[in-house]
Amino acid sequence: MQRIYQLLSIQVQQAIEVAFREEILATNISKNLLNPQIMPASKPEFGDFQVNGALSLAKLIKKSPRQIADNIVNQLNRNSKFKEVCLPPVIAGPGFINITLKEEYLITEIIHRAQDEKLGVPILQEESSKSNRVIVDFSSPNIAKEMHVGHLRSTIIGDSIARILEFRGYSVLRLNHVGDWGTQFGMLITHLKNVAPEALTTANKVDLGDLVAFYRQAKQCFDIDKNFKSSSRQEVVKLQQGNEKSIKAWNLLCSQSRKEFQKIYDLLDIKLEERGESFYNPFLESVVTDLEKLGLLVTDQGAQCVFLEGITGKDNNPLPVIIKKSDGGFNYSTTDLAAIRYRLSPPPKGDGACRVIYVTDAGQANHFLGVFQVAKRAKWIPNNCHVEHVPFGLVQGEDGKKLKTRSGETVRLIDLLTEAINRAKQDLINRLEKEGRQESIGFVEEVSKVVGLAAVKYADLSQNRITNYQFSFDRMLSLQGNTAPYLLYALVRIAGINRKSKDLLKKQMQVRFHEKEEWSLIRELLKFEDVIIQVEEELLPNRLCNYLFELSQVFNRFYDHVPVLKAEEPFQSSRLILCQMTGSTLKLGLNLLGIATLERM
RNA sequence: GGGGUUGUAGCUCAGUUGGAUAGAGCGACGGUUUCCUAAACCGUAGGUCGUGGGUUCGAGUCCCGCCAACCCCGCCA
Repeated sequence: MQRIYQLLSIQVQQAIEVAFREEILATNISKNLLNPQIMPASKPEFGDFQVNGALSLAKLIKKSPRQIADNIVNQLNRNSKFKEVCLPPVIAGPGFINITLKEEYLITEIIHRAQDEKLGVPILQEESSKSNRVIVDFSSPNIAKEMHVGHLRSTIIGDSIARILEFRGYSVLRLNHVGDWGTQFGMLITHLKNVAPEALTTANKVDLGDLVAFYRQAKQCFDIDKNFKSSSRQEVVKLQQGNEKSIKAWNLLCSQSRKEFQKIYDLLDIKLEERGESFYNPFLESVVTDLEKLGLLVTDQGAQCVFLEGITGKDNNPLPVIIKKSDGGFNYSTTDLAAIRYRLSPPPKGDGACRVIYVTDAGQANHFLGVFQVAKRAKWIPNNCHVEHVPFGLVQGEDGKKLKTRSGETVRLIDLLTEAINRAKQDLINRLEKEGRQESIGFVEEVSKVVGLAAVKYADLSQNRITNYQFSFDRMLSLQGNTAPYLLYALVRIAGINRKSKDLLKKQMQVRFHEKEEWSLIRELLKFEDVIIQVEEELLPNRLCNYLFELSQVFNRFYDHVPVLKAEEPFQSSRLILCQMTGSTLKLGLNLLGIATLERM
């Protein structure tokens, strides 16, 4: 309820200023202390909004909070515009002012909302002065490795953030900063030369599973064998110098991995632009020389570093960010710095972004803190633009430890998703049997895929991303509680009503409500825009999940207590409007989480 | 040793720039189906918000100390 909130804020603020004009002039109180502190009511019985400002004004204006509240309310009661939309305000408790919107106003809003494709969410207008380009950097698997459970959260959370920003009207660039460069390739190429040279010259000779095995072997050789180590380093040098054969081999390895990644992205319905670390290669040297010119670079133990301000390590010495290694190689910090410059530079030499969001695990917080500080000191981040690390916690098993398979290995992402789908399928088959329903194989396949994937995504997103996240198939697929199936079911109920009401919804019908479940649902529906805006600012998709769950609960209460199809006019049409709005809100909300929906399940 | 994050009901978690009697879900217990998919709804029980101070009209929320868990800490990303 953005519009009414802003309107009320202004009106209450004005009421305060008028009511206490003399006191304000006498004591020279600064304006920001007169903030009405209006916010959504903490409980339904308090109405729609509450004004907390009277309490903090008590000290400034030597009066009791209730007296102050009384004066404010008197002013509001004289304001005809205020009276148009609100019932007379009520003073409660130590000095809160409770504001309740008039039913007529709620009806106008809900009708307005029903006609708005964006469901009331304000959409950004193109501003010529400021770039509205945002980069979301997420997923980021490593070439020659399989995507595993560690990539799950970045991929799901990043996608959802990107969707929400896109919806709000930003021009979002979704970047997959894949690990496609560095020592790992030297290792792998050296090893493949020995054991499977054809993989380096011919496409599709080895699949990703083999590559992963080869990579493991290569890593072992690298750690044990000195000769292997040095030839690996040479391979890296060749690669960096652009040696034709090396580049070809590298390309083959990358495309092999890319195919596997794409399968997972297709399954999860995630669109990403691949731009690996190698992309920034041409810009690495200038990062070093420019930092040098700025006088930020210090050579220490053979490595070129920038020492951080205010971040110390052992012995209270400043911690370094290594820009160039003692062997002349570059580091991931160097790549990240080059990436920041490129992303924030105007086209054609850059992306022209103004906000860059990095969705990576919380373990990298220190790294980003360092890199961002260096970028700031080098003045590579323009004013009004910002780079943000959006951290998330570990995926843990039900034992509270890092999620592993029974044999103690990392869980492949594809296995995890397949298992979720299979479990959803089994649940569905059991239920069909129990209810004596007959459904086609296609139906079962489709429903279990949607439910399984929705469950995985929703379980992840519905948790505050900063904390560690306990993964449990049983809980996420559970048919009760704050789960994807619960939300999907609410939508199925609405779809059921829609199927049977095709000709019932009449245009021009008078809209009327008289049940408390109807009003709760209306109020809940009108909160959607507030939630979206909040998520955009805080980048916490769990707030959206929370809202959708509450909306589903409120809807289910409505559904249980208020008949729709059997109601008389004008109530039937009025209720059908609420059903449709709930449906479109749930659908859009789930879509912004990257979750597909169903008509039947 | 330094830094970061976390600590809220038996379990998993919400908790908005500090605001009224701290909320959900699961699990437990008890109810509801002539009616739009009961994968639902209603009710009951369950809390010294890790701990000790401080700031204030008011603290789960802000500040300081302590305890515990996890993560990071120079040439991997």
